[in-house]
Amino acid sequence: MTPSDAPDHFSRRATASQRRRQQILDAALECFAGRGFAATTMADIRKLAGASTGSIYHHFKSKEQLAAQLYLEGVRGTQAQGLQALMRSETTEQGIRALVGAYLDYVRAEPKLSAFLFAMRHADFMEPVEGELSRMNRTALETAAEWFRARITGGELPEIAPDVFRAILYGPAAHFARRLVAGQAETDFEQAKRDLADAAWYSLHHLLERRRPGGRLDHDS
Amino acid sequence: MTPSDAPDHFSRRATASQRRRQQILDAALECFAGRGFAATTMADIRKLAGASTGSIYHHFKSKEQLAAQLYLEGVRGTQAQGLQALMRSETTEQGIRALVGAYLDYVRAEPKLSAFLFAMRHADFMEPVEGELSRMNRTALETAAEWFRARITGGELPEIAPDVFRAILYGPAAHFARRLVAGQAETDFEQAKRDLADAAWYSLHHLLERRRPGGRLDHDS
Amino acid sequence: MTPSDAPDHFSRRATASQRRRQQILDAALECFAGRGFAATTMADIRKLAGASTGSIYHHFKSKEQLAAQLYLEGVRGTQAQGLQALMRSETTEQGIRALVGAYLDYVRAEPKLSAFLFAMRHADFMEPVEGELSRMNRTALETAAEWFRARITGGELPEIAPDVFRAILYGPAAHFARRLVAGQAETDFEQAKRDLADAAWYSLHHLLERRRPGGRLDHDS
Amino acid sequence: MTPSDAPDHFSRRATASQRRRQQILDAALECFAGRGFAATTMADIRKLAGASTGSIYHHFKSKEQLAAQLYLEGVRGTQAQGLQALMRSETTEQGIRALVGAYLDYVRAEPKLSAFLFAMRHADFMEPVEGELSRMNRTALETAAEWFRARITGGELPEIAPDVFRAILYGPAAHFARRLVAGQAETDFEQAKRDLADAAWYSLHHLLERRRPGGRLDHDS
DNA sequence: GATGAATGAGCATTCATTCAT
DNA sequence: CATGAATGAATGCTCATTCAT
Repeated sequence: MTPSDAPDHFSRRATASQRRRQQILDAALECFAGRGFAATTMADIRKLAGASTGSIYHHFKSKEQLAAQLYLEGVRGTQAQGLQALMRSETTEQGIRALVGAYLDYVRAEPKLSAFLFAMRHADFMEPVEGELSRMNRTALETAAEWFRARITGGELPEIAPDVFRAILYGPAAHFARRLVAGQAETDFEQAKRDLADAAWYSLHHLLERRRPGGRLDHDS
Repeated sequence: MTPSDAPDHFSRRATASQRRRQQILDAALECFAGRGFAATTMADIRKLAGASTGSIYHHFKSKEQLAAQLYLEGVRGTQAQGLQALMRSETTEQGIRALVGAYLDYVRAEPKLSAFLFAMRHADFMEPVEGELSRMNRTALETAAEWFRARITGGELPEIAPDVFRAILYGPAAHFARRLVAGQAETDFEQAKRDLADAAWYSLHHLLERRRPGGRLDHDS
Repeated sequence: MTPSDAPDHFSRRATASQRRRQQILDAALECFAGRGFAATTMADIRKLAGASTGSIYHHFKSKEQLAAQLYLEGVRGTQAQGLQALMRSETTEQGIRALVGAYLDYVRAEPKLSAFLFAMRHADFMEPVEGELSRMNRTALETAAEWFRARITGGELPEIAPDVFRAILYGPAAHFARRLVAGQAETDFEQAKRDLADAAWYSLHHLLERRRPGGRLDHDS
Repeated sequence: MTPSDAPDHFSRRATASQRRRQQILDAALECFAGRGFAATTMADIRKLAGASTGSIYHHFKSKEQLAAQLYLEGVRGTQAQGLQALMRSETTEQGIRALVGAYLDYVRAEPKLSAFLFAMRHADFMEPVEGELSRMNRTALETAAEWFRARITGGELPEIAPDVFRAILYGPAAHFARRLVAGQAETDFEQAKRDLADAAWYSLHHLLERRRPGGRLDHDS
């Protein structure tokens, strides 16, 4: 990402300082996504950002904080995409499909950030920002949980263990997304998105039927 | 690793040297699974194994080779479990379900090795054993690919892009497995296994119907 | 530092710039006295003074020069106090007692500056101002040396090696002063001053007697 | 100090490892005494010791611990010398003189260690060994304190504030010792020792007389 | 085979100082 | 004069690896 098209969260005219800060963040993301946190050296980032050692430490307290910053940005992005998708949906099926679609769209739009998130789940460097993270999670997840709870109670989604639910909902898309960010997905993206959304929706739908007393797809145990 | 294929090629009773070697491997796995490859130091392994620096380097050429050793063992195990599951199955549905089940069983039996595999996908340290790895992959995957090809041609499984196919087949189980190895899965394992196998099977089944000309679930929004 | 000799050479009311300069000097002294020269960073001083990096370098050429400035101020103060004390005295005994008293008074009045002087004896950062220092020393010490020489020749003070003489004169007070600036002196200050002046005077007096041919306290073990 | 005459606390034949350790300690002392703790770099020590970075860190946890080690050694030495001197003395006067003499002898025998102790009083790097230090102090100082208490109660030494007492006892010798370790003492050592011991003894003696009701030296105040 | 001392390249970080605004 | 971003040499320390015993 070059400075000119860097996401400018501040104003149309970013100050030189803010531009520098963004250059460093971009360089760090590039390195972390490619080599991982531990294998990336500050020298790597310094060279790629075209900044001096001191400049990096002027803007960020440490390598850890730099990574945490990116991590938070990624989590914020994923959550925002997901919530918006949910809010825009009218039916349950639309909601499920939109969720999967938004997730894949985000991964495609921010492949490096996504790759970083994949690799760094539950990393040590998050500890200092654990507080902020859980605050974000609480706000976002409660809204989403509310949406799901209502539809489960309403009989539109199966009442299964949350972690299994999430695995079925996100698992296929996440599996594909990992290939995507590694540059190893050969398939047409829109077609994959439809198929993976199908998979999530039909799986949940089937489990609903199976669990329903007298459901026609009741499965021999 | 089952007792029968433990690296004791000589006798029922491992020699002291072989026991030491295994202690080092165990310690390394514990460390790699918990902290990752880069964040693990040889000193960590040394302490946990109760071995001296020299002893480790007597048994293993380098940190990379130690990790590669474990990686190969994990890949071998996963593939073996999968292939056996496939071979034991008579119907296509049984095959799909067995594959998902075998995968989850393996992860449950070898959580640390699995955690290591999750974290270390496509890591640098594999380069020196790339040859052996691709030989393993060729043998195992060809057999599996054959199984799938036959059933796709036979109209029992949908003809979709391989990476999407794999995402639908393994995605839910893999998503759940990641939670499992992190010790964050609260659900009853057998129940989860059934639900996740259901998800894989019904998803593939549905895509088959949708793609089949005149299929009752033909989908376009 | 008393108000009258504060570095305001221009007017009763210091300009904003002079006030800033003094804030920086105060902050630097606080830091140097507490942590020592090497362990103090310009950032420490900057924060404590509430000034910017650039502002500090506008007023002082370097960290060394800042320290040297303070050092000179301290030396000047100690010498001035000592000389005044000497000048005010009529008898030899009064002079000795006044010298010790003035020294302790100064340390008590300027504990931080004194702590700094204690810790920084013969430090590297003095080189650039070595010239000014030796000029100060020459003027002040010559006057004092004259005072002592006259009384030694006159048989009122013992003719012993100068460094031993100084050790006996200042040693007790200096030892106590080190505790004082560290905040570790529990004793009543005025009482301590009397006792330490006594020690200096009686020690010198005794040595005089012992050295005097036929002195009643002639000592050999 | 060359390896051959290094103090060997272990056995006549030191192992290579112990010799290396001592080389590092010697080099560190040389540097710390000359430049101070903060201004000394590990590279300085490394070069002077002829050891590699890793070797130093193999023997010592950190620069702090290295300094603390030396500090403890110095404190131990000073205390041991002082206690022995006290124990060997029969009269009170002998005790006081022996204490001053032993102090100066130690400083002369270990000028670098003494210079280090002078400069590093109450340094930060001591915190980790604060426990051991206070244990040493307790054992040694209690024995000494006992000696003094008995003689104060017995009317042989003045009952004055402990810190003033110590200042009078050690002050002159300490003042001289500082010059000594800086290589700035021009006086004959044995003569200085006698004079400084005189100073301590006569000062204390005089204070005793002055305080004694009806003492002939009672001081007008 | 085992031990642990030795090696030295490499790393994250600090910090005095400079300089554009 | 003030500000604070930028600079980069220097520092303490880590860690994989080697090697003598």
